[in-house]
Amino acid sequence: MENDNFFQKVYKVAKQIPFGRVTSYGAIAKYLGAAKSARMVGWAMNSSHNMEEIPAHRVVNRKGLLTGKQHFDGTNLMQQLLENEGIIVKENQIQNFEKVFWDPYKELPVT
DNA sequence: ATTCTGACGTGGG
DNA sequence: CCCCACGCCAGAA
Repeated sequence: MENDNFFQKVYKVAKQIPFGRVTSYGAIAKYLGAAKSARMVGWAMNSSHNMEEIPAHRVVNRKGLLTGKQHFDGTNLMQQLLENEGIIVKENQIQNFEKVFWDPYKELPVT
């Protein structure tokens, strides 16, 4: 498992995001022990479009803002997917972000 | 090799 | 909360 690339680890965590919950790039990065490399998490998501089915729409920045929605097929596809899970999104901003936020560092076992 | 950019985060004001 | 500067690291030109 330690042999997995950073990207693979990101995908692994992303897949474990519960339905109707979201997390941030930094949270994943911190869980992977690379809190300072939150940008790489986003970069991994960028590659994920061609990889396995990653719920990238459940990953937003620390403010709960859908910063990466523009990277989806449609301009509002990301919001559509989130709302489909019961998450309220307004102006690219997740409402009740604190409630739907899912912290892997807190929920997943530390490896 | 060098420079810039980017789905980010933190700290200071 | 906003704005600004810096750090971080992988990839593209």
